[in-house]
Formats: sequence, structure tokens, C-alpha cells
Amino acid sequence: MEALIPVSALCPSSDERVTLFSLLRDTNARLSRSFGVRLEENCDMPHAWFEVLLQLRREPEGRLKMNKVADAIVHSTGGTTRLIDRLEEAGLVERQLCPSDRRAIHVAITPQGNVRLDEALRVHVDYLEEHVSSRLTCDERGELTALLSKLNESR
Amino acid sequence: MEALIPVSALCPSSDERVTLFSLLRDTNARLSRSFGVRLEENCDMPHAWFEVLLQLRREPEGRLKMNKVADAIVHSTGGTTRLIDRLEEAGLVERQLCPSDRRAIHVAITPQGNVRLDEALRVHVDYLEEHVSSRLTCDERGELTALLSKLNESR
DNA sequence: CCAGTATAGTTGCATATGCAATTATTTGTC
DNA sequence: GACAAATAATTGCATATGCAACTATACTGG
Repeated sequence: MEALIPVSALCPSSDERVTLFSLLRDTNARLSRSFGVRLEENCDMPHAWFEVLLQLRREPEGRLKMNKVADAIVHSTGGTTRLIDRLEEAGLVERQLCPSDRRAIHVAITPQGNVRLDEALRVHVDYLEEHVSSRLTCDERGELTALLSKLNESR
Repeated sequence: MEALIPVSALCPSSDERVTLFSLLRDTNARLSRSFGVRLEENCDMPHAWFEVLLQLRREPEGRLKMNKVADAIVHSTGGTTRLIDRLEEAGLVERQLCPSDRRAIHVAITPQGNVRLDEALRVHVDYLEEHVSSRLTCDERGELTALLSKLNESR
């Protein structure tokens, strides 16, 4: 006969992994929010736009198919369609037909998009200088990157 | 006379800190999303509710003022008011008057809220076992926690 | 080559959230 | 003690997002 153990003892909210997960969420939420405010103030650009442009910049061709954009920024495809609508409306990206697959759409960063992204990146780097470099040494940042990469591995 | 350097060289999207920030966002987004799906499937509970209940559980009294809830979960106070409306509607928390300040409201977890949170925590711990423990050793998790804490320090 | 299935993107609809204005209460100052 | 400024919560409104249904195109097995 096993003794009954309260669930709260088996699954305590102070479990080391639970704390880690909370901390990850909290850190991200606070940094994202405060950066978002600054980006809006200085560049008049929503954080989501910055994310899209940054992902496009990382591609050698400066473009990505819709579904890859959705995956890269972790949005639904429906949400991404409308996010790209707004970015296109603002002239920062354009939709291009994909010659090899007529279902697909390439989302490409425009020259104006590149200019705006450069401005935003300056603000971003300043922000990171203040909020990241001041708290973590270069070595620590390297370690953190390595650990997050491991945690982020898909399988 | 200084040479002109292209902005993209000064603020490259591959800057080590930019990558770190992206990785933090991406890791959090993917884990949060996939956990959210599982929580919804298994406990029929939105991720935001879980966050609120968890924050309340962490308080010795099991309650928190509205503005502290908002801060703890990194929401606006307006958004929090309505989130708490829904949780209260579902019977998982209740609003209590604050005797010392009639402007303030205490948000307290109810017995039913505790039960639902325990269920959710079981699912959460299972999830973390699969997605965190399998990728990071105990030491690595400790390091990651330490680094995120430093990064998250307010000043 | 055709039928059936899978995939890419968009749309309608419901909902969650932020911001700014509003109300109620407290605190601080003269 | 009264009035001004600060603080706590709520509300109206605008918007961003997810989900599921839909359309169009591509692939696959007979």
C-alpha cells in the first residue's frame, strides 16, 4: 500500500525546471517589451516588423517563402499573411511569385526595408549594449548562447 | 577625414548580441507555444491562466494585488483586469477587497484554482522532462538559470 | 493521364491584448 | 483640513493574432 503524497509535493511550483522555464519567459518578456517600446519611439516600427525584416536579412537572397517566415517568427500562417500585408503596405517588403511553385510566395525585403532595418538595428544594438552587455560578460554571453542553442534544438 | 562605413557593417544582423537576443526570443516562443498546445489539450487551460495561477501559488498568502499580477506576468493593467475577469468567471481566482487600501484589489487563488493548477503542473513537469531535461544536464540547467537571472536583473 | 491527397497561402470570425481616458482613493503640501 | 498630485483598477476602442474553412496548385499511385 503506497502512501498518498499531495500533488503539490510531487509537482512543486518551485521545481528547479519550473523556475527555469518561468525565468526564460520572464526574461524574454521584459526585454522584448522594453525593446519594443524603444523601437516604437525611435523608429516608429512594431517589434514584429523588426523580427520579419531581421529574418529576411539573414537570408542570402533577402527573401523567404511565407511558410518559412511564419516558422521563423513562430506565428501562424494566417497571422503571418496579415503581418506581411502590413509590411508590404508600408513598402518594407514585397511579395514575389515563385517561378517553380505557383502556390508559393516569396517575401523579399525592399531597399526601403533595408534602410529601415539598418536604423532599427542601430537602436537594437544600443539597446543590447545597455541591457545585455552591462549585465553579462562576453564569455557569459557565449555560454548563454550555447545553452539556449542546446535547449532550442529541434528533434 | 573618416572613411564612410556602411551601416550594415556597423550594425550587422549577425552581431553576437543580436544573435543571442534572437535566440532567447525564439527559444521562448517555441517552448511556450508547444507547451501551450499541450496544456490546452490536456487541461483545457490557456497558457496565460497557468502563468497567473503559478504566480499566485508562489505567494505565501496565495494572493497578489492586481498591479503586481500585471507586473509578474508582464501584461498591461488593462489586459490583466480582463484576464482576471475570465479566471474569476471560471472560478479559479477571486477578487478580495484590500482592507488597507480601498483602491486596491487582491487576486486570490481559490481551492478549485489550486486543483486545476496542480493538474497543470503535472503536465508542465512532464513537458519539461521531455523538452528540457532531455537537452540539458542538471548542471547546465543550473548555469542557464544563473545566467538568465543575471540578464533579468532590474536596475 | 486521372483521382486522390498533400501543401501554400488567404480569409472570416472570435478573442486577447495594449493604450488612453475615466473613476475612486490615497498621499503630500501648504 | 483642503487641494493638488499620485496611484489602483476598470472601460472603450483599436488592433494583432490564432484557428478552421477555403481556394489553388503540386505531387503520387494506379
